[in-house]
Amino acid sequence: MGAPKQKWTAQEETALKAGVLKHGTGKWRTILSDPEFTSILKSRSNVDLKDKWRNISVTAMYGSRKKAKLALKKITSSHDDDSATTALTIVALANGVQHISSPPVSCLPPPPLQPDFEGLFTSVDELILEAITNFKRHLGPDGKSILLYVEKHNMQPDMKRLVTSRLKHLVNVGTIVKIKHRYRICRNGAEQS
Amino acid sequence: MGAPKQKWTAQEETALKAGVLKHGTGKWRTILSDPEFTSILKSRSNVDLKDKWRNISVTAMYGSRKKAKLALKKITSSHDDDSATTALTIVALANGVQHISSPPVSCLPPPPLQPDFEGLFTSVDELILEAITNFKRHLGPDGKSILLYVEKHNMQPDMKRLVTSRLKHLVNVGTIVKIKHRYRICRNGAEQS
DNA sequence: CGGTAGGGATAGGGTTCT
DNA sequence: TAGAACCCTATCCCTACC
Repeated sequence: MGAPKQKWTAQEETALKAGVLKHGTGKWRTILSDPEFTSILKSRSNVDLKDKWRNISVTAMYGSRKKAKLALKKITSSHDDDSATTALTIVALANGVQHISSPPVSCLPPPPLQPDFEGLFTSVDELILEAITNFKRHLGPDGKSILLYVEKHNMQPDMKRLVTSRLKHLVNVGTIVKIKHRYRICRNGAEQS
Repeated sequence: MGAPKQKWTAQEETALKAGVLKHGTGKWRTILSDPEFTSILKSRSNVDLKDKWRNISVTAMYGSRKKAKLALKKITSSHDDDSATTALTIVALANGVQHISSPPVSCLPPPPLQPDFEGLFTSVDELILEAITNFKRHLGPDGKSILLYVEKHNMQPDMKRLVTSRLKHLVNVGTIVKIKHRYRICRNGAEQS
């Protein structure tokens, strides 16, 4: 339910490639922390970066991960060393940064950062700080407590009303039934009380 | 030559529905591994399960996947909560486990389902039904329990990751410090040793 | 414990068969 | 032509290993 799959935007991909060019592969956390990329990639984890890079590489080299696996199986039996090829591909891919982002120079001209999410994300930071500030105990909250706090305060303001309204609607259309203040899925379509 | 299109038997379909009822959607491998279903579904893969469930759901909801797509595309606005349900079908279908040979999904209201967009309302409905479905006791949850459930599960899809990521970032930039898994606002920007 | 690599699962778009 | 079964790959998750 939660995650409808967050597709990578061209901008994010560009940032990732630039990051690899700058810090090398396998430095996912470093790339993520680089102020040059951190804002663009703030909704991605280091593991996401790793996965995406794997996907990019493998696509460029073989067309797909599955084909890559098959191909690698064959290669292992022969003595072909494709590490050189791999390295070249990495550089080529990273170089692709230039074509993607802009024609001329510079590895990554800070493109007009689209501040779509800006509001949302900064508010998360605020909530995090709020969570820590408001925490009662001396030690401060752990990650879980912070998550709970953020979730709780980030929810729709009138979620209560919305839920109530939807409940009524679902009862009306017969999807669920309400019996003594409790709700059940409707088995047959007509079971009002 | 591999696969002459293996049609799903009623028994397999029943097992799938029971599996979804037991483990929830998206737990295809789990359902497949459940000793209760594994023998019946032994010639199906987890992806098969997923595909079949999609067919069942979408058929019940819209008549076909193609129509479903069109329908979803069409929707640009949907103010009132008059939108029909989408995911209630899931539960309804699962309920259908008990009487398989009957026409599919008798619970859905007649009116041509006015499909909603993949937005807020639908997901709230889903959550509501999920709340009821997952409720342990026999009677079903009351409004308050449902609200709690919805609030808890309505967080941003990757709010958890986002929060984790932002926490680390804030630690990195020295806004907060992490000590023994707990977080504190950093006083001056350097308080760690 | 934090980070990475790699295998594997899921979601959805797309394709083939009937 | 539609619907069911199946394929493909981007994304996401889990676990072993430093």
